[in-house]
Amino acid sequence: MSKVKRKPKRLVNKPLNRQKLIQATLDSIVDVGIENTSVTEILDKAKLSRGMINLHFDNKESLLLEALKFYTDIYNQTFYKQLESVKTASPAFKMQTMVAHDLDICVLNRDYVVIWYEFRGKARTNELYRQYTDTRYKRFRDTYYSICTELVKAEPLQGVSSKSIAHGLITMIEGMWIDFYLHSDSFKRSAAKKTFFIYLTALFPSQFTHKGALK
Amino acid sequence: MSKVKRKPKRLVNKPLNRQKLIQATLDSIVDVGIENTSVTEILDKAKLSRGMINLHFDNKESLLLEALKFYTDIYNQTFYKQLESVKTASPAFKMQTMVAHDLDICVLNRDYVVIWYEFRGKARTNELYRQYTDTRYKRFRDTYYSICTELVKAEPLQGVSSKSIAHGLITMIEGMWIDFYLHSDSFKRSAAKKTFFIYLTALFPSQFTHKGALK
Amino acid sequence: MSKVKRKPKRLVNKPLNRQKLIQATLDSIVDVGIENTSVTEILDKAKLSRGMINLHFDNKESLLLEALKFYTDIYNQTFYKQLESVKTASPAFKMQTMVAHDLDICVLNRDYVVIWYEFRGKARTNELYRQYTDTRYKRFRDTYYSICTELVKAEPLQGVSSKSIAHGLITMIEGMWIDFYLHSDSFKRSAAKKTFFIYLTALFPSQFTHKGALK
Amino acid sequence: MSKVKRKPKRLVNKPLNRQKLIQATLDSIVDVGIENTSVTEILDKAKLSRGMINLHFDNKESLLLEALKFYTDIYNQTFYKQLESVKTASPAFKMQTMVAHDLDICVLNRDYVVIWYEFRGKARTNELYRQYTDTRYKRFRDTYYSICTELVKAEPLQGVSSKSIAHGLITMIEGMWIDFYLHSDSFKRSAAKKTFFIYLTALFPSQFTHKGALK
DNA sequence: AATGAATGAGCTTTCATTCAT
DNA sequence: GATGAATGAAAGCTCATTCAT
Repeated sequence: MSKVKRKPKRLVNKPLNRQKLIQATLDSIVDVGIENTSVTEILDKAKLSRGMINLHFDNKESLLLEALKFYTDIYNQTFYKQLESVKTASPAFKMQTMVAHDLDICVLNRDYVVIWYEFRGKARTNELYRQYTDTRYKRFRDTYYSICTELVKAEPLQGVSSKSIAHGLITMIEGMWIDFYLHSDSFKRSAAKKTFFIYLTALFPSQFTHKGALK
Repeated sequence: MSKVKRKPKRLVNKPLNRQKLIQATLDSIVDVGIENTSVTEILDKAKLSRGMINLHFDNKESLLLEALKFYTDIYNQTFYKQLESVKTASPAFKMQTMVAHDLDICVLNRDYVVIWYEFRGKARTNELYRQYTDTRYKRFRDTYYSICTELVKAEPLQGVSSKSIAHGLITMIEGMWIDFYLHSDSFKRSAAKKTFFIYLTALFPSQFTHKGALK
Repeated sequence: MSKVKRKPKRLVNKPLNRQKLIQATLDSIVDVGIENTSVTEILDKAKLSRGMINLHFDNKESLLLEALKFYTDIYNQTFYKQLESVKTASPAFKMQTMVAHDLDICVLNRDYVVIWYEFRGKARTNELYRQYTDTRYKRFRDTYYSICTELVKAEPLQGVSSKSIAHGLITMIEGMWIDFYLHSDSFKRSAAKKTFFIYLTALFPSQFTHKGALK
Repeated sequence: MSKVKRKPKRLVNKPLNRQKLIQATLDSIVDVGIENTSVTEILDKAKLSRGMINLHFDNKESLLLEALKFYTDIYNQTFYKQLESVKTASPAFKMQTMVAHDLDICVLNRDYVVIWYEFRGKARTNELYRQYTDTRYKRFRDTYYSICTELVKAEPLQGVSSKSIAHGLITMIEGMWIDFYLHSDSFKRSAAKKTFFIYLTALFPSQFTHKGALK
């Protein structure tokens, strides 16, 4: 018996296939949810062979973690880039910039939000995932807290702590994300921004208008 | 072919065991997440035998749906009871009552919130579940919209629609829930209430104080 | 808590329920095949409660055997009644009578044939069932052998044993049954009879015509 | 979670294992009947692991259908090969050849016949199976009808249609098969052939003898 | 005698992982 | 490095049987 089959050409491209798997994983989470994201689903999407996940990531769990890591890195990078760019600006402008970022299509789009909450769900019962989600959350929260402290310093409010103000704003942003996650059909990014500035204006009338930062 | 062990005890109480299964399902969702809520897990928790789920609910999916139904019924009942009790009260008192309900330990406790968001996660990719979650959400949202309309009528705001106000409040409550879901360790119910009334007071100074409704 | 339910009236009618179960079993075999004849299926058809089969027959297997026994008894009874009635008649008339019986609607009807072959299938791998099916087969075969011996005595055929003749006829009847079992839609009882007498006439021209026995 | 045992041997030969599964299925049908042919039974016989059936055939039902297809293909192939080989021969010789085929050990052996009737039993209540069994039956019947038409043309019979003749012969072959299925212990292939030619000779004395075709 | 809730062995199927090629 | 056939634990489900009532 003579061998008929030929070895298929081989692309020695380890990092490319690694990235393909991460991307396919994120796509699958969006399409079918993290619960239904099976090895088969990922591999079909990545158009790679069965053993690839275990070859590149040892097991499925590691791939999911790497996908989460990749995902949070994107957020962190744009978030800090924006934060850096307004380092010396007024607190109101800082706030405007960060809110613009967090309600921007880059962050507040269907895929992005879905991935975030699917991972957060898993993180609840899994220490390893929580590491990444908590880190991102902490940075996000600390930033808003710090900006709120500056805003309150500029325009003190009778009997109100900057902590409470920050808490409300953070909660509202989180609420808008979850709203998009659960009702992406009816969600309007512009309405979310508008609502946000109405509340900021009510609290800090000398620093904001309904359109954004005063100065 | 041969029988080895046999439990002697037997409870002839169909509705009781049905309820046990629903409760065990909700417990399992809290403990290990909806993803890991297997038939075995539920049955171990309920201390019932393998065939019970199929006997009482035909299949696991039906049990999950019944558990969701049971869960949303609890919320709806207390929610409407509260709403009914303030029918003729001032809009500010209505708001205070509903917020008190939605941030109360009965609704905003670890188990309750976890179950809610675990089901919401599943609802995203499953029509059947969405039916129940959407119904609850709609009632919740409509109620707050209607109260906000009354509040704005009593104290009009320059260039701000009652819709935007309601949107912000709903979003904030949702945000507080998700905050509890994801950070139940650090979450403080009293802080949530306080924050909420700071925002309400900022918007409607003649109807609210930082402690609640003025009258 | 007071008991609400009342005990349902009880019909003390053991033999009736026994017979109901046997009949429901045979009905089920016809409707869904012996393979799909589950305890539930039988009990639904009999409109009796879950425990009835085990109460009256110990287990499902015993009920099936009793149903087979009941079934073969019917055949045997009509078969021997017919045989008895032509004890002193000519062999040709005996043959005509027995063939008429075996191709009659009482025996060669959809239900009857289906039940027969469904049980025969099971009998192949189950000694207990084979007992009953073999007994019926033996009687059937012996009778035809004996009639053929008489026919050949009355009209000897050159170089042909009565055994071979009988073998062919028995085989043909069996073939007609199986034909009905597998193609009951297109099967015609009259065509079967006609075909049968063509072959008998070809073999014994002085004792048969295409319509039946000569005398 | 932890792996305990692991077979070291592994055959990388997909089509071979596919065929093994088909063969094991047919073996199981012969040994324990189609009713008791479980996935475990098949896999034990094939000495393959649990997941193999679903890997090669998606599910058990597909494997059974493929086994039936494989089985009918064998019959069709030899049947048509024989038919082709006597295309230009006399109708009597054609008949002799086809009967020889259908009563030959290749077709009329215990395994073969058992498989056939087990599948036919299932086909009664299952459309998918009936497709295959009916196709084979139709070809078989049509061929005998056509040969009988030729035989009658060569030697007309008073008041007898070729249809009735064919009906009798087909019925007799079917009867011989079922006889073998149900009584393989006592069945004699030579006796079956002998009987068959006795009947053919009685009908067409100028074309057959008790040994076969005259010319 | 009769009921039907309860049991659990055994069924088919899914799927992350392994490993010879 | 890449492939995909193979593995087997664990999943959900079916169903004959049991037994307190």
